[in-house]
Amino acid sequence: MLSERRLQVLRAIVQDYVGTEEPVGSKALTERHSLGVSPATVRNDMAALEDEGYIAQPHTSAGRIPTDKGYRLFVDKLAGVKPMTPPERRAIQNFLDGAVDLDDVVARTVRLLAQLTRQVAVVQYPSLTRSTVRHVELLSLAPARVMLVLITDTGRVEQRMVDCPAPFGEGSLADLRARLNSRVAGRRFSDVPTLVEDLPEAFDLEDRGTVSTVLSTLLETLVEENEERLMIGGTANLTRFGHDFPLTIRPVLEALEEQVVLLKLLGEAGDSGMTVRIGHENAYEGLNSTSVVSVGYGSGGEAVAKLGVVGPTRMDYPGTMGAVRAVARYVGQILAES
Amino acid sequence: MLSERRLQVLRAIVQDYVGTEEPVGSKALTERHSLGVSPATVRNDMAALEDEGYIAQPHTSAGRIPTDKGYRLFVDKLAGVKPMTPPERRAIQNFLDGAVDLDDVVARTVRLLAQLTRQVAVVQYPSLTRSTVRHVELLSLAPARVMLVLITDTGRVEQRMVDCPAPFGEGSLADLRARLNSRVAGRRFSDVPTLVEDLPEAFDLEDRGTVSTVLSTLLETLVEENEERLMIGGTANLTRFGHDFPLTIRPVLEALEEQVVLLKLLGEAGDSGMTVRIGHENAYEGLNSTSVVSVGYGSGGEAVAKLGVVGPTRMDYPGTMGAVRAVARYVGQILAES
DNA sequence: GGTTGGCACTCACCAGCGCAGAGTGCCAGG
DNA sequence: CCTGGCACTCTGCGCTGGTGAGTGCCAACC
Repeated sequence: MLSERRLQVLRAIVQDYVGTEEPVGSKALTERHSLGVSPATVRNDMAALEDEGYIAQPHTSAGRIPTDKGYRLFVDKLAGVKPMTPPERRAIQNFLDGAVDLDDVVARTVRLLAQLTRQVAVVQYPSLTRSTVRHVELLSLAPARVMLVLITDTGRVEQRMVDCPAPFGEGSLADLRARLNSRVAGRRFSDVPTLVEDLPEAFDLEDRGTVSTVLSTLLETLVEENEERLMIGGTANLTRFGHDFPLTIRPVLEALEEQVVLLKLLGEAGDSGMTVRIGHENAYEGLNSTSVVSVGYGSGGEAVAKLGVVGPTRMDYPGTMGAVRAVARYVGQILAES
Repeated sequence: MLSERRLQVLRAIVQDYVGTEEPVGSKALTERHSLGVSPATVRNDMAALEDEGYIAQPHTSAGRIPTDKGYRLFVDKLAGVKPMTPPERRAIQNFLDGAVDLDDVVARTVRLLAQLTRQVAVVQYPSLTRSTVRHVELLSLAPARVMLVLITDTGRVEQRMVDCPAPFGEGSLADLRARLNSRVAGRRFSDVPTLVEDLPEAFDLEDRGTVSTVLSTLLETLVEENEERLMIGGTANLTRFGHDFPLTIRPVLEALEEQVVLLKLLGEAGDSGMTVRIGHENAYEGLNSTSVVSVGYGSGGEAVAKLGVVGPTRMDYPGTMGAVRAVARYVGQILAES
């Protein structure tokens, strides 16, 4: 078990390193923080911290930098979440309030997060399966061609073309629309499959195949893999990564292009509360030198999706966590209002 | 006027520099291209080309590199568009054919372009105003709340919430929907404003305000600024920019984040045919060290939007232009089919 | 006049050197 | 257990000289 002072030393190292981006030595530490002990003592503490794997030195006779394990301890025990200041809160709210539709909400959120944290922001669209149905619309665009439109209570709209095996009989489409909505409106999307299971039976034999086609398209759009969407922004902040960034930035950009990777990343994070993945804790190799701070957001008590930021392991954790949490809270509010 | 051989020398310089990324000297030139003259002669030609501003040397006693003006001449006079090979064409078509909706088409196009050109790809969604109306749908989500859904012949779907001043009267919504569609279906979006101008007059006084509200929201979504969307991809290719890229990459990433800038960029390009903007020809400062190759695409003869790539001025112009043109052609086909 | 080989010149690049400075580990004394 | 002192280890930096690619110019040649 580490003594109180050693923890303080670790905290000081993390703070200084995050600020200066340079390995921090014992002398500089005592000068910038009033630890009440001499550099020599700090050196001993540092040696102990290094033995335990919390810090490391890039080369002999250089200062120390925190390891992933060191950041982990810092985040878990040594630092809290820095709350946003009232002006910041107001700014967030004002900025998000101007959105006209869900795309706009998500786009603004990404921008905001990127700006506040000065890092790369990732925002997932509200998951279909975890939302409730507001309305299902069927539009006949051509005799045997129907457009299916799903509208969630979070304002998300998803549409899909359906090529029917045969034209709909007179009035059947309206009939289907009415029956469908009376069954699923207000229910959760995840319950839709069971709710519509026996729907074709209510129709004449001639329409039954067509109805099934429409329903199976509906179910397809609800499959986890297809329905997830996300938006990223603030990639320009990657240039602040560090001196050696040409090497680091490449895999990160690649990871950001792979929506699958990002979705997995956010998905892995715990469902409630904020999750911080530091360096090698990230399963995806390309993100081994980054940390991911993510949190769920939702209109009610339950999370409908996640958002977060990706930045260098050397990041201001308390500030980033504060920003992420605050933004998630306000986005949730906005969604509840719409 | 430059002699034929000098043009050949310029072409050789561009080709070599694009390949090697290093300033090319007179000796290397004669070795790699059979110009039939000695290095000394080439040196004289180079001096002439430099006087004219087509090439420059980074420092005395280094080889020459093309200037923006040099690339311009190369693109205009010295190189054609390299057509895609049949296998490449098939691959493009196969890849695009799998798309399920417009979002998917655009996403796949971006991926494809980025991969083919190994550069950053930008694809604009089909412009609303330049498409024709397939259908306008009005959904009553709450007594005084209507969702407006616009569907274009290119498959684009845009939705907007409308908060009405008063609830719609019984049947009025259906009435409005019918009247609206009979007027605008099959017409161009740009004509919609005049087509619906006198529509409120057809309604009872009590509904007239509500109808106007809906219509004005409809018109708002058609305002140029709001209706443009685009998708980018292949940003990881920015890392291939060159040795000095930390400096160059930053402003480029920033530009890519600013949709307004990108839209302007694509907008400036000529409406028909391919446009190549080289280095300083780009109005936006951050893109001064990049070239933009863009072209319109559309389902019929007319372009409904543009797509293109952003890369270093030192790029393989013939190949890039070939890929951009081919992709645009196939996207147009896909859109026409849907 | 255009082309060519020769030649002197200019730099960027690289390796080697030495020096200063920051930081460490260790030890003896408080 | 803390502290000051001390020897040691590296990195980073500036300087130096050598090498080589590439140039510009010139006189000769076709």
